[in-house]
Amino acid sequence: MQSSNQELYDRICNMILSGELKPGERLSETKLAQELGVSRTPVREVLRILDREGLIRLYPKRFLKVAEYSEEDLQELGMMRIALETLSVRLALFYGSKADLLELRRTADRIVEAQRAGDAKLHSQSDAAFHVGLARLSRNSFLIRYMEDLTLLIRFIIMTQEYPEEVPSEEKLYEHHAVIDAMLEADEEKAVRILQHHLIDFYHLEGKYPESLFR
Amino acid sequence: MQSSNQELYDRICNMILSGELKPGERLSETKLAQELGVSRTPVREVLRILDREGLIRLYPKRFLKVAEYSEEDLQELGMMRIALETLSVRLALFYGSKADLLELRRTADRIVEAQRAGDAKLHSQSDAAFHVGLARLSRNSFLIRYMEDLTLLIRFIIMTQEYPEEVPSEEKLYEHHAVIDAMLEADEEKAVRILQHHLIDFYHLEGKYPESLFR
DNA sequence: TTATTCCTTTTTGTGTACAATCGCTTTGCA
DNA sequence: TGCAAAGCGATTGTACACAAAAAGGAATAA
Repeated sequence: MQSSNQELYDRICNMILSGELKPGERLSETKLAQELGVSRTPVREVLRILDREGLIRLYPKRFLKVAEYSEEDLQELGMMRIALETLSVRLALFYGSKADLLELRRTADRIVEAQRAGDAKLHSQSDAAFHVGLARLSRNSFLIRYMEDLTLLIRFIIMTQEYPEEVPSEEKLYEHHAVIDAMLEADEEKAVRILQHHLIDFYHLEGKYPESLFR
Repeated sequence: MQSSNQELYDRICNMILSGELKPGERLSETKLAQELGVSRTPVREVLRILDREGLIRLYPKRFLKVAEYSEEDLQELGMMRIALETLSVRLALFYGSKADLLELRRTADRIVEAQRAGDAKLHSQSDAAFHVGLARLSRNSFLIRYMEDLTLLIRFIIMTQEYPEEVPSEEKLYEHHAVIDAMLEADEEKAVRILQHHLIDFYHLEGKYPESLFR
C-alpha cells in the first residue's frame, strides 16, 4: 500500500503500536472513522491491510479486534527471522559494499544509544531499521518486504505485550556490531553464527528446537 | 482474509491465475465490478489484498494493472523458498509423524501424475499443495501463511508468464519423493540437500550465487 | 439462581453518489 | 512536422445510506 491513505494507515498503525489501542481490544469501524474524522470506507480498506499484516484480526460479519500474540507466537516469528536473516547476511556479503556495512554499523550505534537511554520505542525503531537495512543489502525485493512485515509485527508484540524487562549485558549490547565486524572481515560463517546466537538468545529459542535447526 | 468476500477474492484470483486477465493488463474497478455483478466497494477491498499479495499492482489515484514479473523476480522468490523450505523440512522432521510424511508422499504422487498427463494447472496446484503441506508440518503459523503467499505468487508467475517448456527427467520427477524418503529415513541433511538441489535447479539458481548460500 | 428466548441496538457489508484527479485526445502554436 | 496546452471523458477516493446480521441485555421460565 503506497496508497493515498498511507497517512490513514500510519495513524491507525501508530495507535496500535503506541498502545493507544490495546491487544484484544474490540474495535468498531464506525467509531474509529469518527475518531479519525473520516468515513468508514477508507478505514475499512486500511483495516483489511492491517489484518493481513497481523496487527488486527477481522472476524468477518462479527467484529474486529487488535491482535493478540503469545510468547510462542513470538518464538515462531523469531524462528522465521533466523532463517531469513541468515539469508540476508549471506546475500548482503555477496552484494553489499564496505560503505553499506559501515552505514549499517552506524544504525547499530543508534540501537546501543537507545538502549542506554532506556528509550524502548527508539530502541525498537532502530532495531527494525538495522534488520531491514541488512535485508535491503540482499537486493531481494521479496526478502526486504517480508522482513519489513516481520519486524513490524515483532515491534508490535514487543511494544504492547509486556514481557519481563531484561537488562542486556555489555556483550549483548554490541552483538549487532559484532555481526557487522565479522562481515567487514568477510567471515561469513562467523557473522552468521553471531547473528543466530543473538536471535536464539533474544527469542529464547535455546533448547526449544534441535541443534540442527540453527545452521 | 477469511472474509465473506472470500468468494469474490477467489473469482478475481482465478481470473488472474487462469490468464483471463493478463499480466500488465490495465484494469478498472468500475468495469471489474460490472463484470462480476457487484459494486465497486467489495471489489476495491479485494484488490487491496491482491496488491499486497503481489498479483496486481495499485498505482494510487492513477490506475491498477495485473502484476508483471521478470525471470529475476522468479529467481528471488526461489531463493526465499530455499531458505524457508529448508526450515520447513527441519521443523517437519522435528514435529511431523510418519503418517504425515506418508500423506505428503501421496501428494507427491499427484504431482507426478499431473506432470505425466501434461496438465500444467493440476501440476502447479499439486506442487503448491505439496510445499504448503510440508510447511504445515512445521507447526509455525507464520511459516505456513507466508509459504501460502509465496506459492500463490509463484503459481501466478509460472502459469501466466510463459517460459520455455522444460521436459523433466525421470529422476527429477521423483525428487519430491526423494525428499520424503530421506525424511522417512530421518536423514535430515540428505533431505535438505535433495530439496535444495531441486529448488536450485527448478529456479535456475546454479552459478548465480556463491555456494555458501545454499546451506 | 440459572438458562433460554426475544427484542433492541450496534455493526458490518454493499450499493450509490459526487467531487477531485488523472489520462488521453484534440487543438493551437512554433 | 513536432510539441505544448487545454478540454473531455474516465477513474479513483470518499462520503453516505440502507439492509442484513450479530451482539448484548432484558424478560421469562425452570
